[in-house]
Amino acid sequence: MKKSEAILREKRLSVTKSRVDLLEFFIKKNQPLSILDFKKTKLFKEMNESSFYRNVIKFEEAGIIRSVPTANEYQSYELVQDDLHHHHHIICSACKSVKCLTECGLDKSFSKMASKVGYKLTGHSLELYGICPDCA
Amino acid sequence: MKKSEAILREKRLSVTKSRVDLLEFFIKKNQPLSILDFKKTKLFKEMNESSFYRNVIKFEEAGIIRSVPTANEYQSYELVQDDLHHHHHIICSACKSVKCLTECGLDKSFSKMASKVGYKLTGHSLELYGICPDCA
DNA sequence: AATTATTTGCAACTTACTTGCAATTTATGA
DNA sequence: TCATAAATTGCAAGTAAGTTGCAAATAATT
Repeated sequence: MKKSEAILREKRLSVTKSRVDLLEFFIKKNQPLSILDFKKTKLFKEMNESSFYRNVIKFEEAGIIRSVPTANEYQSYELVQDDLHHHHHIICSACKSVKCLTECGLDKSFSKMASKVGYKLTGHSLELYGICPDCA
Repeated sequence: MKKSEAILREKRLSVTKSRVDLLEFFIKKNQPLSILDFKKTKLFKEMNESSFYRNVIKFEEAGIIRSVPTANEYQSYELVQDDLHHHHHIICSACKSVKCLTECGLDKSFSKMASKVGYKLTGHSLELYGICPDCA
């Protein structure tokens, strides 16, 4: 059984070709992806655009993927991996490619920053921007 | 002379009612704002929506405002204040209101994180999420 | 295998934002 | 200060990412 199929079953989602293809794509790439990235694949030829969007919503609701901020107008998503800690991304200022950074240990200091203005911290989002090796 | 008018002249932008109204609104509020916020004001009644968008672009190009990430589908902008250092925002998870946090001293550790994956840091974006005093 | 529940493809729709153009307003400079 | 040039505005129509209704197809359940 494919890994994607196991995940779908575990999350009680019907196993369809569209979903398997889409989820395998996320698993294979293992980085934030938007519909733009998926449109480039041959898999997309066999899948309706609305199915893509509907399945992305289902995956997000099921906690399989999460949305991440982007440098363009297309929403990006990445796999939620339980064995991976909360982490951040670095986006190339030149080519806009996105890479995952290793674990983040910043919540403690952020809690302090939040409480200074009377907020109770529930989470944070951090994106670094830089020039990637290929563009340097 | 209004403060907004002085800014517009300094940036060599024509001084029009729309621009003065819009910029005064940013100055008065002094927090990230989207077209949603502006639509709530009576000023908006006298101003075309396309003027709002066009002037926001002009202001951004002139470095008067900058765009900030949002929790909804409307783009938000905030005043660029030279006397204010690079800083971040905290967004209420309940009411989605946005507040500015004080100065950020994180670039040094971020540079290290970036160089670990071979990137040269050019900037970063950080949003905290929490529950604001009003919603608590 | 038959029934029920879910998903898919398609086309039409929604909506934040953009754009072309003619009319109006603002800046320029004699 | 007034005529001219340049920029901005209002309006209506257009874009494009994402959504939705519905009937047909596929998957889950018994």
